[in-house]
Amino acid sequence: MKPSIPRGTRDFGPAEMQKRQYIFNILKTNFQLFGYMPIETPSMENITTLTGKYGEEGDQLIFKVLNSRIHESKDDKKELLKREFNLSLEKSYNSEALTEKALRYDLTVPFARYVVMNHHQLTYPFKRYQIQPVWRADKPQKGRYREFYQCDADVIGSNSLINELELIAMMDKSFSELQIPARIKFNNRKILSGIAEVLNATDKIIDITVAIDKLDKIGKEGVIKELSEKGITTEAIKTLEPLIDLSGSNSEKVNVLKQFLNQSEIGKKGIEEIEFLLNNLNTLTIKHIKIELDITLARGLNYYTGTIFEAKADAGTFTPSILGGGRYDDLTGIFGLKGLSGVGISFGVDRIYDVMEELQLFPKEVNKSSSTTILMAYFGEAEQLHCLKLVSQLRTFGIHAEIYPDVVKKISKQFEYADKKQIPFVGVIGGNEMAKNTIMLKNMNTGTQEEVSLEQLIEIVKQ
RNA sequence: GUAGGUAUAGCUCAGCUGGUUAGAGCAUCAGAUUGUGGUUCUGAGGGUCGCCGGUUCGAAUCCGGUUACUUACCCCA
Repeated sequence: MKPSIPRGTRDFGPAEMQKRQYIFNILKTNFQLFGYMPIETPSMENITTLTGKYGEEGDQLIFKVLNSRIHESKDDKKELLKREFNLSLEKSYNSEALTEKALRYDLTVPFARYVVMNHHQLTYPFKRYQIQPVWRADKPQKGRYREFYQCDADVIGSNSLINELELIAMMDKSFSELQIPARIKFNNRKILSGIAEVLNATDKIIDITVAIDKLDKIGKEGVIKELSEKGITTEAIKTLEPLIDLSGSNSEKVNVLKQFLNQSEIGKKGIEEIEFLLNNLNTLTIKHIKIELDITLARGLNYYTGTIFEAKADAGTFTPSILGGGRYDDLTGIFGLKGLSGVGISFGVDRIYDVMEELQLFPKEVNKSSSTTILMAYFGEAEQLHCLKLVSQLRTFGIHAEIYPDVVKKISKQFEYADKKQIPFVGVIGGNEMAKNTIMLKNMNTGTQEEVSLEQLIEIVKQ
């Protein structure tokens, strides 16, 4: 049988893992620096926890888990299962008889579920970070995986926009340390609601933002064409025109929006929030990222109600979205706990990895093929046990030491191993060394070697 | 869902308008070198040319189908 893994999933070898852990470590360190504490949730959630939170398209992408042991069901239940199965063949249909569990689609919804279940023992505002894989039944493409890691930081139980500012500061610090030139786009769902209100097209808000978002791809005429195809009236399109043309600095955009939304209460609230963020950005000493108001940013997830974020790399040819996030005023409400507003961001590690690979941003230190400093090599069985003793002594000094486990005919095999793993020192033990209680220490980079005592070896190797 | 592309050795790929026994580089193993790796040299092993069918005296090559992978659209991290 030819081995394979499901499409959209990947193995990570030691080379990839070092780079991945480099990213994880930076993010984790910053999360903790900003006061977030870790949690983990199960890979599987009850499917009812997940459905209805991600929009129509998102729900289709949830990985469902078939109920186990359905073949052991009683006969009358089997009849039900057959009916349910037939229904699910005809249309998108969710049957709890067939599948009551699903792999998590993101980390935010499980987090909200966790908060509700642990409400009584949490201290609010509750700040948590979470680094775990999520699954999406998407068609894999470049930068799109079916299993990928998200690194989320959320704070729940606070309405304050200070949280948004702190998140921006954390993005700046994180992307700065990863050396990724990043452009953060932000918007506010209240603005979008306001626009829909002004246009009298509350149900078309997604279509409108999707169309405007394509401006740089299909041009103004294309946008207008798409809008009318989606059933937006000519009059509404005309009203919308200043927004299609919207450009300039963040404050110029705000001025246009103010005019546009002056009849919409929710729109005005959105502007107020955006202005607060823009006016206070300077207190954050943002030094790395670019921040840009983008009213076409919509984001598919249903639960966002306020600020929304998205980040892309601002260099190279491969620039997928590498971070997303926003404020959700009532995600916990669905689970029965009202009045808890939350806001958070999610770093997409796998795409960050791809971007960093393209821009060659990984430092040399994370490209080592081994962390071992010295390999103890030997000629025969007697020397082997002596080496075993030596490596354990070396390790008490914190020296990363390995012993080649198999007695081989030629010692060159052991040198080859050290060479391939880029181990800088090899200590050779033969009859002579055993008798004199010394070690022949070879420096693999220079090719030179000298006979030394254990103490001398430790001195040399520790440098 | 829609539209392209690819499939040949463990890996990356050649293989011309169909013509004997399908090649290269890397990797692997052995030797040159019985106390020494990275360089060099010599040799060896390794393939149902994704699968099924068709055309033909003859198919890795042409045609049809199928599967897998991949890219773009949509949407997303």
